[in-house]
Amino acid sequence: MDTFLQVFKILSDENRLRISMLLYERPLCVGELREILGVSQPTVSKALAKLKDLDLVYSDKIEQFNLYYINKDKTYYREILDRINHHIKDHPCLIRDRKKIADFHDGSRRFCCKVKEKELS
Amino acid sequence: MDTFLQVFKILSDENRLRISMLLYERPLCVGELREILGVSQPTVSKALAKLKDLDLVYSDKIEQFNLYYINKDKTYYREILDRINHHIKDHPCLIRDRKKIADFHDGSRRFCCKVKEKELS
DNA sequence: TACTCATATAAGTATATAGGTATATAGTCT
DNA sequence: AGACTATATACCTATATACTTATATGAGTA
Repeated sequence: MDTFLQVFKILSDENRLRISMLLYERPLCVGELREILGVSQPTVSKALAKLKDLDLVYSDKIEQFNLYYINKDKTYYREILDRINHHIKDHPCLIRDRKKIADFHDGSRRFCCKVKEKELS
Repeated sequence: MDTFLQVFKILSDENRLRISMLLYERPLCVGELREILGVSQPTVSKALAKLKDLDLVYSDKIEQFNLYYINKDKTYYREILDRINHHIKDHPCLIRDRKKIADFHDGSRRFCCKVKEKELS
């Protein structure tokens, strides 16, 4: 039962839920998540660390970036994200987050963190 | 999005998750839930109060008992409980809880709280 | 070597939450 | 009225959690 409890606890935090749904769409690096969520970098890192602790996401260093991926093998987690995705239209905030991904990604360069610390007020 | 966050927060507590799954099976009163979960009466009452606050359950006074029911109209909640139910075999604790319902219910008397405070150590 | 970037982590603080004990309420029975 | 039952709630305490700021790490670069 702990499995469910842990997944629910993870997803009961707004940042972790939004990150989960973003990674459900595609892999992203810390800086991109920070920009999309509009929160501090440590907040993103800690959210990711908790997700990683439970093995719900994994990361891979690409160039200078830590790219994070959803672990699709985690059945309960994936099923719940599927459910949310199914209702995504009811949740404008999640839709907006997804739209922001496009600001970072174009066809040629699939991932990269273009946002410098100073450019964020 | 708050909808999901609230449901996840509710379900990230063991007592509330077990209560949810028990009520998913059938209506139960506070004393029965207390006996099945093996926790104090205020703990059950408070868990139920939170579920009720979010309108995930409702209650009805039958004789001297407050019988609690799942609110099946709450789509997200019900869908998630459906998912858990689908995986119930992986969660012996929830199976055990369900078995205990039988100790309280027989064909003739569908609900009643037979457990007195003193009979619990 | 010094600097910058991307990220992680530590320390401190403030808030949220859960559980316990005691009490309140409301109904029933004697 | 007094006692008992079922349940709710208030209050207290301990623990968990999140956020902020500061610092650490590690890779790449001037």
